Amino acid sequence: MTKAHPTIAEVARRAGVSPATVSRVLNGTARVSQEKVRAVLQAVEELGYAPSPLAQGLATGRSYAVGILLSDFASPFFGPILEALTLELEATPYRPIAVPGHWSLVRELEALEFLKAHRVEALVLLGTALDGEALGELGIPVLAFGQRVEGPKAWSLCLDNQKAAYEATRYLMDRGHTRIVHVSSHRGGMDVRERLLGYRKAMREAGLEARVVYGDLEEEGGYRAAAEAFRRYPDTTALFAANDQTAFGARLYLYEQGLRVPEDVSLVGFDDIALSAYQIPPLTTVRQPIQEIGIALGRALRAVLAGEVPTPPRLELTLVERASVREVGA
Amino acid sequence: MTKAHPTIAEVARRAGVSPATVSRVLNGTARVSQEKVRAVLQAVEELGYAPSPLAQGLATGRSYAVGILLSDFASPFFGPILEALTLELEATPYRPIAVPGHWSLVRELEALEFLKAHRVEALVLLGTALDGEALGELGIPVLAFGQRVEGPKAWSLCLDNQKAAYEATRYLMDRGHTRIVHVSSHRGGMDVRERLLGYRKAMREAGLEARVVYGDLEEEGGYRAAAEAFRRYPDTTALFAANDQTAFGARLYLYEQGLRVPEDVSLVGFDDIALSAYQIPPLTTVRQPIQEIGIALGRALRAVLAGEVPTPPRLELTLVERASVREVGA
DNA sequence: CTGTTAGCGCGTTCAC
DNA sequence: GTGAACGCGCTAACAG
Repeated sequence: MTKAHPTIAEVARRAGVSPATVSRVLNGTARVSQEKVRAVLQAVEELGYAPSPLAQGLATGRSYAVGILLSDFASPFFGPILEALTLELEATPYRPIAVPGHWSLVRELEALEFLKAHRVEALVLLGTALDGEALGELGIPVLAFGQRVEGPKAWSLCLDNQKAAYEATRYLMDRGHTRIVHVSSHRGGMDVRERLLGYRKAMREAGLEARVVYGDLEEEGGYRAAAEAFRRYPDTTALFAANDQTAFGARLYLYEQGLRVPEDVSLVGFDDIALSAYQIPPLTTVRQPIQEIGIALGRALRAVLAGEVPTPPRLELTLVERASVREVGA
Repeated sequence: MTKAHPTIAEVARRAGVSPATVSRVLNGTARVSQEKVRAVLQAVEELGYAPSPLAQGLATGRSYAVGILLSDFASPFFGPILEALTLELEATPYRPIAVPGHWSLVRELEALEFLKAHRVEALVLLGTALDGEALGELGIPVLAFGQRVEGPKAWSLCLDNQKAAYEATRYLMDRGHTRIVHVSSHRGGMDVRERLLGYRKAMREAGLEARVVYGDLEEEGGYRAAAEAFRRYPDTTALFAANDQTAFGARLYLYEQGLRVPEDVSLVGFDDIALSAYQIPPLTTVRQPIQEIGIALGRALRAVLAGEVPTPPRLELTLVERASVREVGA
């Protein structure tokens, strides 16, 4: 077995040049004669040399690392965004370091410390609870999805959740529903609250009673919230969930109660995660363009790191009609 | 705004000691007088000093980083394992660097290069296609789930997929099913093939015809495979899918065809991902103890890094009966 | 074009 | 106990 990690000095010796020249060849920092280039390349090949990012980082002061702070690797919403973002970054010199905050502020702060220590050159926030205080003095660009960040080097990608929620609620009302429960959550960020606002606005405008229960943005909470909803409002005909996972949980509750979807109760979700199209019945939901979001974040990241101002992408939240809503007699 | 990253020298100056002493205090490398300890700690506090992992790594030759190579951040199976593993590592000095291989061998090899360059001290493989060749000369411990790795520092966590698949097939047969299709996949690793083997064995022993179609371990492939299954074997009464996502896809196909689950067709999955319990009807499936797997990998990682031999955890694949299988007249 | 020199920020000898 | 000096692997500035 060859030595684990040959150094630039060994390559230089083998190629009969100086370490600096090896560096120049590898980085294209300056012109080097044909023969030496060849010699270096050959030595690199033979030794299986790969420069140490650690040493490079130390020497240049650059890390080419970008930090990505997300709630949870297990999330069917943020996971795919992270996936798309990672893919988008692949063609760049930048490498993502993803750290989960596990839905806890202290963990998020720890994760932030970790990323800071690793000298990430930019930070992407995916649905965290971090606010300006912790981020203000960071000195690096901060991008965010689903939450607003402020500052000179800040950029956030926010879709109009309130409008989308308003329209989803209207969609139900247009199909004759009047007793509509919204399953919101205290967890989550601004976007969840905006959905609640959109729902309230639609209900208020229609002169209808707002019925709100709270889950935790996961299936289990959706189940419990649905139970509470029907305990408090037995005559409910439609459920509008703050996200799809919540809708799935509610769906199971309805199933267990013998309530059919959509015959007895209509159901609308939010996010359109991969599995929503495969629910029974396929879930009508507000689609967040997950892949496009990841790509947009990746592009914005590149722009910001190049010192440019990212152009805001045209991303819309749109209701995708599937089969979980039915028209009721008015 | 304070300077972005104070160095150990600045701390030393402020505390009126030498950099070496600061290092000693922070690492507990040697005894230091009370007062200097206090002075150093205070200076650290005031400056908000945090040692640079880069510099530390360079100086010590250690990175405290462990590489985690997984197929895809968006996977509802590997995502949660990664989450549990990350959580388990939190109390250790080691930090995970997760890199997706995007189901492609070249990408996996690139990812491997990346991790190698970053001097990870160990590697965890989560369902990759990497084989011994690429890993042999790595010189660091390699742990794997769902695939076998060889070598002195290798450790793999393999559950008995063949047995579990055998039993799942038997389970269907015990309920009167004889025309059982297995939806396998050419994608994926050894575990998927073992499930196929288990299915075949059960069918052969019962003198039944093996009916195998292939998906891609995701919903879409499951849908198409189910379509193919019923085209080729119209009288099929039960589907055993190689993983839950495949089962979801198949489920949608059945729904669209007006075939009820479980009244017309029984369905069994594999993995028991979070959403399986929330399917309609709740999916009967072979449970992989996802969280325990993540934890076991984390523990094994710690053991290996401490130079110990990990004790193989007692993890079993067990069929969880829910509501997607029914008894048919024999 | 190319080799030599000087750090990047830290841990670690080795003397004091 | 403690500080000065050296080296980790690499790039950048400076001479030639």
